[in-house]
Amino acid sequence: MKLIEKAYYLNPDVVGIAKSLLGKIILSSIDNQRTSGVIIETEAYKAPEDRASHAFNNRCTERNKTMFMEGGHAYVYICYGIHHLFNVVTAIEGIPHAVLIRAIEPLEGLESMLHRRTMNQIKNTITKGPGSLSRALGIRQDLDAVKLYDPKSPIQIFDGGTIFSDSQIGTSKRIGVESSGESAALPYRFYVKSNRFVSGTPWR
DNA sequence: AAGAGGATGAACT
DNA sequence: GTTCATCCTCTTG
Repeated sequence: MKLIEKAYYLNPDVVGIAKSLLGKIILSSIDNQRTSGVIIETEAYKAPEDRASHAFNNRCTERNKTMFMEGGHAYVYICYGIHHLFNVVTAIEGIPHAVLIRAIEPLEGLESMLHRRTMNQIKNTITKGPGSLSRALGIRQDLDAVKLYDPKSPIQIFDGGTIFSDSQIGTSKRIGVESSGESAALPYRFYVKSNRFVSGTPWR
């Protein structure tokens, strides 16, 4: 299990990174609780040309300025006033690429996750969906812009050696971006087939 | 200054 | 399948 270094995140191919993040491990050390899980669903957001991205057309605001930072930072924002969505910023500074983490399979810290989710037993909904996994891991919007490759960070991503073959990986259009014109159909969502923590409805 | 709406999830019918 | 909680950000006047 090896902490992923900064260079990994600087790759200009954000769609490739989204796919290669499947099988990697997110570790959070927040509020003195250690929780982790295997990434099993992601989506790429490739601004400036991607209408579904907050940074479409290079729009840079107070909320999304983290997307323009160098790859390897976390972009966390609040959606629908309730959910904290966790993204991995990629590419060099100035290129607003990001990967939304949509689901993980729980690994460590099950008790902490249950408590944060106010659940008393593990169900597949505990880390299914971007809002749910962030809640289970304790990721909040105040952790926006933390580095993911720094050993001292509250959120880190590791390579645990898991490799999924193409036949184990599903691809589809992204979820919840129907109003994004021609970008809505882009095959930028990747998930591990027949994993019970995968969210949403697959395409076709 | 005000209003619309969102990369969702949970609880319904 | 439908409804709604909940609030911040961005757009418009």
